Amino acid sequence: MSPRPTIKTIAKETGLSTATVSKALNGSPQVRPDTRDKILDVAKKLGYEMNLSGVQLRTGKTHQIAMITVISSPHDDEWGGVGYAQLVYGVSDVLHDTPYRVVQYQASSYEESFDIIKRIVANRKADGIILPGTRVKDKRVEFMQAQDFPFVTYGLTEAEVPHAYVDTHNQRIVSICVERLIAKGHKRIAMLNADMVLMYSRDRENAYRQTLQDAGLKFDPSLVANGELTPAFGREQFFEMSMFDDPPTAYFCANEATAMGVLSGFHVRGYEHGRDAVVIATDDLNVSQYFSPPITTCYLPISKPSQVLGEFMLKLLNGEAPEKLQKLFVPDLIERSSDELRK
Amino acid sequence: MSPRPTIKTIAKETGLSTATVSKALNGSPQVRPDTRDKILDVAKKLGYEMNLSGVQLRTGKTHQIAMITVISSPHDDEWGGVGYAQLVYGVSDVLHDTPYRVVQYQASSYEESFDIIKRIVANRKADGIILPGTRVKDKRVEFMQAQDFPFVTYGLTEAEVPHAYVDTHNQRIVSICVERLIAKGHKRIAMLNADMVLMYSRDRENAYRQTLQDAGLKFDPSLVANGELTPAFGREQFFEMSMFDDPPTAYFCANEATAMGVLSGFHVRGYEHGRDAVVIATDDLNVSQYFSPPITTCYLPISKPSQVLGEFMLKLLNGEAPEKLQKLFVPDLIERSSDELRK
DNA sequence: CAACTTAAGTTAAACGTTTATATTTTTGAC
DNA sequence: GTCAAAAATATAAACGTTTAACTTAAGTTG
Repeated sequence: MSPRPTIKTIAKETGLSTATVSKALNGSPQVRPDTRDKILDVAKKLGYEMNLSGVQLRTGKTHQIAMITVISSPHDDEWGGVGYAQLVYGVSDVLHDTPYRVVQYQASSYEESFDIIKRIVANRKADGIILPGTRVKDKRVEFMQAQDFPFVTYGLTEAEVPHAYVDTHNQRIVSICVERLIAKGHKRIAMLNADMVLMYSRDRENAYRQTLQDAGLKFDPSLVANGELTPAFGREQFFEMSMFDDPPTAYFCANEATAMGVLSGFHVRGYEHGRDAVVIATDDLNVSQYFSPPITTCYLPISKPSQVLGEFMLKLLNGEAPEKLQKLFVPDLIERSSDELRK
Repeated sequence: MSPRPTIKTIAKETGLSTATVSKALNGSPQVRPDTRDKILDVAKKLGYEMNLSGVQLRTGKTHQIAMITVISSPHDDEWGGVGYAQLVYGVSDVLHDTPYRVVQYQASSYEESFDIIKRIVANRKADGIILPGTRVKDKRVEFMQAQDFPFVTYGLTEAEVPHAYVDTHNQRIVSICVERLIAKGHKRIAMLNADMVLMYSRDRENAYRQTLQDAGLKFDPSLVANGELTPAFGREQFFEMSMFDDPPTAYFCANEATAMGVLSGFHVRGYEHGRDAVVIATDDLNVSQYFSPPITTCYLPISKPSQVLGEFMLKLLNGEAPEKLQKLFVPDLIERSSDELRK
């Protein structure tokens, strides 16, 4: 087994210097076309593949994209990471034919994720960072901006300076879903939402209030719950709210896991969907079509934003301006239930 | 902003040579304890963190663990990667306080995954490989063994030479579940299983046949289905099998996604769980407790095997023998339904 | 106390790249 | 043909680390 070829091998083989080889491989215009071809031929013949640590040492380029995920407790809640996971796949997919790889950095809290980011930036452990789970005021975003470090968020923030982001159009989602419920005659609409430190939770709550107000309905804070979007959360909240004197007739869930929890609560308490109450949700895994019963959702396959996340990252690394790299996706309403309460 | 400290900085600061600094940082015995302490102090004071590409260039150590995942089409089936995803989390978690990182390599077919592995090995792009989804005869495993490249599989193989692996005890799972169903009076038990090229599918089918035979029941090939373990697969198979003249009264599903699909089929066709048929499943996300109705499962939280996967990898890199690094987990039966058909 | 061993450090080279600078070759004008 | 300018290629240093080989100082032994 011969040792793996380096530019030195190619240089020896072609009788040229390593400098010329390097330039040829990087497509520099200062090497004659015919010599470039010769070099590329030999490189291919030898099965040459560049040594990333050599490049990295010299240029600082790591060819790594750090993906930060915050999971409070990976052991307790097995469903937890599912959403993030799909993100990783989409991004990996886009980077497939580039020299970039996705590297996973896992934090158990916001603070820890900030520390991790500081270390990545300080030690140039990656060329760029992908950050899901943005907060309204996000110190991490401010930090990366201050350090001029390339990053794309999945989610908006209230940053002074524009940054690259991808997100779903949360306001639209909420208005689509809540307006539908109102049109179907619902007056008591519960919203099971994520933690309010997250930007998208705040956006959704605002849109929820606005939509109610536009329809002349009163906002009732007891119908809004915030927490980790798990099935457990959905079920607990259903148990609580269904005991109210004037319980909700519709549950609007921020994801499928939560919706599944509410449906589970229905089953436990003998509720029937469409008779006692209905569930509607935001959906990115399209698994709600297999619920019993299938529920109406606002669906955006998570592969879409995650692909764009990867594309934006590549463009960012190519020097494109962050303010040009912003995209909001509008999900489709998928009607699977009438969502009208039968008398 | 001062440039990040290197061993040179530490050397200058302490008045020692870079060689001594390097040795001290690596805990070499040929440096006096007090000088070592001094060096470590200065290193901490400066916030020194080793430059991995420097190390890699010199030693060949990449500090990367490659995680190979095969997903036929990341776009179509959104549920697909969920299982793998949890694996990544568990492994990342174990490696958290080590210099190792998990790097995702995604393939769309067995062949492509083999190519990827060849490239990783040939170009030493990682220090070790974690390979889920093993086949009965797995060329990739043979290749890595021939190349003496460290790897741990999630799943068994029929390899000549022993290798490091983690897996669930598939035979036990099947006998636990199928014996239970038989004890509850079921005679027609369907098995919804993964593709037969996968080792665990074969093991499960063998155990299934054996358990039936031990109970004096006849094996009926039309009650066994193989395919991608998605909700869609579960539902389709239910639709087909429920039309048989002598349809199954129990569906044993190889994972939760498939079980969800069967339950969805129940709902569509007006089947009632416990009256018309029952569903039982292998479970690693513990989400089946939120199904409507919750079903009985053989549960092993995926965080467990994935943790051990990471631990085994670290031990392997520490020079431990692969044949010492083998573990089978036996799941717990979680009874959530009587699984007896009422008359 | 000479002769040797051991301990603790140092020096310098090497890993695979890129790139500023230097050198050689080619080109074009006269 | 000569000469300068332009184009193509070569030389060598640098990135941060480890490590074989070497040096020096300090013990140990008979």
